[in-house]
Amino acid sequence: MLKIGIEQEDSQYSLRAKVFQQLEEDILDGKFKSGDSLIETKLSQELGVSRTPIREAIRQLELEGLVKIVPNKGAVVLGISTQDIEDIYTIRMLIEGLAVRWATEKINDEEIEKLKESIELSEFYTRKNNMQHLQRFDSRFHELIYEACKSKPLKHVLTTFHHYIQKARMSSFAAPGRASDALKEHKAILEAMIERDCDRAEKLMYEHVKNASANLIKAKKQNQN
Amino acid sequence: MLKIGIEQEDSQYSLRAKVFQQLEEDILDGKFKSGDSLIETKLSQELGVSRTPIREAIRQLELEGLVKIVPNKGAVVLGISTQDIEDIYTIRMLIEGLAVRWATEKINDEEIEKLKESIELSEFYTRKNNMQHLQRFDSRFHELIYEACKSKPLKHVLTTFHHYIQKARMSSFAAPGRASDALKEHKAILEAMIERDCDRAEKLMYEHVKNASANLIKAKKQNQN
DNA sequence: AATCGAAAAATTGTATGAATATCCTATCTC
DNA sequence: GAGATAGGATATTCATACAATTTTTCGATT
Repeated sequence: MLKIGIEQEDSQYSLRAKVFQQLEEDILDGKFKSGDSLIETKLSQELGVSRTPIREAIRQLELEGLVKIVPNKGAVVLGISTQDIEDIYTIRMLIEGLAVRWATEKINDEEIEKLKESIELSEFYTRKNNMQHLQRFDSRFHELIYEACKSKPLKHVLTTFHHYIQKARMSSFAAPGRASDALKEHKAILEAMIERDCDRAEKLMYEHVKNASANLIKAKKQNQN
Repeated sequence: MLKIGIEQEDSQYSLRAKVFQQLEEDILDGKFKSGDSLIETKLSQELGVSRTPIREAIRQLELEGLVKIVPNKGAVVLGISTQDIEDIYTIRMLIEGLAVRWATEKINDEEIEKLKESIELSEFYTRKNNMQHLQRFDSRFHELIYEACKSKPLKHVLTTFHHYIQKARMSSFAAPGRASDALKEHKAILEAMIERDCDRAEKLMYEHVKNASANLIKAKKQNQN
């Protein structure tokens, strides 16, 4: 098994983190719909833990904007609408280019190696047509750049957004040819980064997000028909 | 007393919210420095509440990126550096224009009235030279626009950032002439919005944030000398 | 004197109990 | 019959108790 430096999920350490992940996934996947209310006792029975970790996880979801807490009444799911996802792509078009620009200015050899590795693995799984793993390393490419840009606020916002749109990305990859196009775009971006060409890297990333967004909207229209 | 529609702080309702606000403020104000560890029992004694609300607040701070939680070990303060604040201004230059563009497209009469009101109050306190209240309504102008852009993700990120840089803004206003310049810029932005001139509003907001950023950096340099 | 290790202290993680607020419903009044 | 109201049920909030883990202390051994 290839050893890669994907950051460990802290879910193995605390119930709270597990519950948080579970609830977040359930909301993003639509198992909890907007307007559903999260009852502590019910959840604690379903998940087999006490109310304490449940409460802490719900409080975190509130700060993520995924639920709304009304004092003394409880938490209702807000979820993410397709409009939210479109907005996120629009925002990413504006700032993900900045991230790759800063990353290009500040990246070190080790980080470049990791980027290369993520692209190699993406190629591997593209050929294998394994969408699950493909998305994983496609995601990793972006998150490595967020890390490499060395800006806490920029990394924070992009990571959060990236997390939100995971589900949308999945269906986006299903479009024929999109996966290999995205891979080509990633390669071009990395090439520009290695040549320390900030302008080109920024422009390429802008185009990449724009293409992904266009692809997503196209896929959405097709689903409606 | 003039009745204005500032959203209520929910701190009056729950201990957790109070603790969260307190800790957040202490971190942003620098009372807790980066690297400090937050001990639950110590905080619970100092604030006179049990550990439960403390824990919940700390978990929220983690999601805001203000503290880092190491499982079974505790929470350490991360805080906000001056570099973080500069980065936030750079990001805002890119996306706050988008917010005002969307707001211009979607704003209704009631929201325009609120913007007018916030500007009138800013004028009042500018003449009075009351910086505390001035900042309050300057902030309100921006937050009304975040609300009016009707995009949950955009509002979320800008509100968070705005919150982070409160302290920096305060010192920025102290620069002679900056407060009245900012007010003029706000007026121009609102005018463009009322005329439904998206392009102009967007450009003016970009310039506004750019000016604020430049002013901040200038003030920072002066403080160093 | 330095190091290792075990016991003790400190701290976090989880569960549960007590108090309070809200909601629902049945009953009463007009 | 419609609306108000009281009371029980339900859920949240906060506190506390207990468990698990980490850190510190301190003494024994090399």
